[in-house]
Amino acid sequence: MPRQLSAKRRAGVVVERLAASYPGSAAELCALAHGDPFELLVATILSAQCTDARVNEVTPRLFAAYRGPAELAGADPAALEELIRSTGFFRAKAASLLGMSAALVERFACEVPQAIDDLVTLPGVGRKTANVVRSVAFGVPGLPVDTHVKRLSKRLGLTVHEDPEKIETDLCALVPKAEWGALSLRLILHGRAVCVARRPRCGECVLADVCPSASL
DNA sequence: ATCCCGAGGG
DNA sequence: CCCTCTGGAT
Repeated sequence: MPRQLSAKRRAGVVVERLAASYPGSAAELCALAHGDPFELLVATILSAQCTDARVNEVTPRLFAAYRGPAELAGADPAALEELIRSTGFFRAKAASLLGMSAALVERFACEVPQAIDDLVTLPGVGRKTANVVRSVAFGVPGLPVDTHVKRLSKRLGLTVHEDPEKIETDLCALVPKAEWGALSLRLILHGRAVCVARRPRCGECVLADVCPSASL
């Protein structure tokens, strides 16, 4: 396989091989534990600059203590902060969870909206989090760009940009809509297991022969 | 550009 | 010790 492929063809190879390495739907590939759209939204807000494993440690207690947006909106801020402390940024995240829950109660009849323009109006919800909820909980095409997707996209030569929104535009143009959500999750899984931030393990990477950054 | 912030790995 | 982890708001 030639290394000088067009970005379009290289993206095709990436989609194909990652699907073989990490089979399953977007919902099945998502590592954040959740029972419904609201819980996924909460877990995703907590996942900022934090491992999913740590998020999954706190969410069971969190969802047992506060069931649904109405209960979470009424949580004692100090108690909430203590529950989520280990995920980091705990004051800001607690404020986001309280504000997001209140907004669902007040503006969205206690339901998580599907429209991206609605989702991003919620406190603590940016484009990445909105895309996670859409693609995983609702099965709507969306391509979340997080730290892993950004790093792998640049290494694989699928984008030259730094801005996550521009990276999203580039990737969406290279890949069929139906693949967006699963591709994002697979890039995350691959970024965690093989194409790690510090010392990528190119020797055991199924994409090494088409990767402009591969060092063997 | 900067701040928010804890925890684990190397 | 430094880097990284499914970012968002100012």
